[in-house]
Amino acid sequence: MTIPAPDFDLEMTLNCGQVFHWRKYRDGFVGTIGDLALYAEQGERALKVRFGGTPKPARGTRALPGIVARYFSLDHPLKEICASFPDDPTMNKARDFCRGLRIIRQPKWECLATFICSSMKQVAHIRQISCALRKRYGGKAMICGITIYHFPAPELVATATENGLRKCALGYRAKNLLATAKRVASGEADLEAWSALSGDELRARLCELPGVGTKVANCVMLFAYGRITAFPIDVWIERVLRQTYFARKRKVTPRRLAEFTAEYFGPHGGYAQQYLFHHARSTKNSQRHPQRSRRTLKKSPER
DNA sequence: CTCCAGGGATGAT
DNA sequence: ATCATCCATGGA
Repeated sequence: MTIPAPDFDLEMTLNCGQVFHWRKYRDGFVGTIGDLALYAEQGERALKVRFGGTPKPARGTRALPGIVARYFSLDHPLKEICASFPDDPTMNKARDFCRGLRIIRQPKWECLATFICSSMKQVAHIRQISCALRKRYGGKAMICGITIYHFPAPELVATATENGLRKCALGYRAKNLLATAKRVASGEADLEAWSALSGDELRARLCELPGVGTKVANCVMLFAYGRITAFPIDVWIERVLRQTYFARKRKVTPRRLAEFTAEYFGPHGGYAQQYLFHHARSTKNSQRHPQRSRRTLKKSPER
């Protein structure tokens, strides 16, 4: 099946650090969208997809393109969004580099759980945790003859033990994930109903969950609730912001950074953030690392 | 405000 | 083969 997808780069979108379970396969990727299993491949201004799953998708084949288009946010006016970014050298480089990158709409629980696991972890490690959770607790599906796993529902994770979760390399995050799963499974935390909340209220609700602070809450708002104004500040973004917009200013508090980003990057700040993030990470080896020790710096070859 | 647990991958030596 | 570095939350 072919789905029209102008201004879309599948590889960029899946590898920019917003989602962690897609696996390279042949000329495309295999993964899940909720309870759908699929293969997706970049085409000319289009997405070529193949659906799998056991049993066959229950809903009509007619509904499937819409589900894929919604997941990849093909409805976002990407040209307008990019045009709204501030015009400065750093932002312009990131915008050119990340052409076709879209902020996707992930299932809320899956996104929340994954980002609770992401704390103090690097992207490569988050991938492993996400896949281990799926393999141990999630349901199986087949696509293109290979086995993949769905993300386990909150009810399933809630019945796990902390030790079982620790076997998925969660470390101290196991306790937080378990506690949050119980709140979501019991209905005490109603992730779907929270869609109706304002940004500030939604962030406050999310931050009440164990293992969720401002950064994780903003990631969930951006990647699952479609709040494209949300601006998660991790170490990468903080580095970019400080170097680019606060050069040789001391004492820039997190509060100050948050106020600046909301004002400077505007209503599509989340997009700007992801572009800056992905560009900084992708070019890390061609830049001098600012926090390398003096000893390392002296010995390393000039480049 | 500061300090620090936590743990596995990743990269340098 | 060792050693340093990366990372967010939450509690002291």
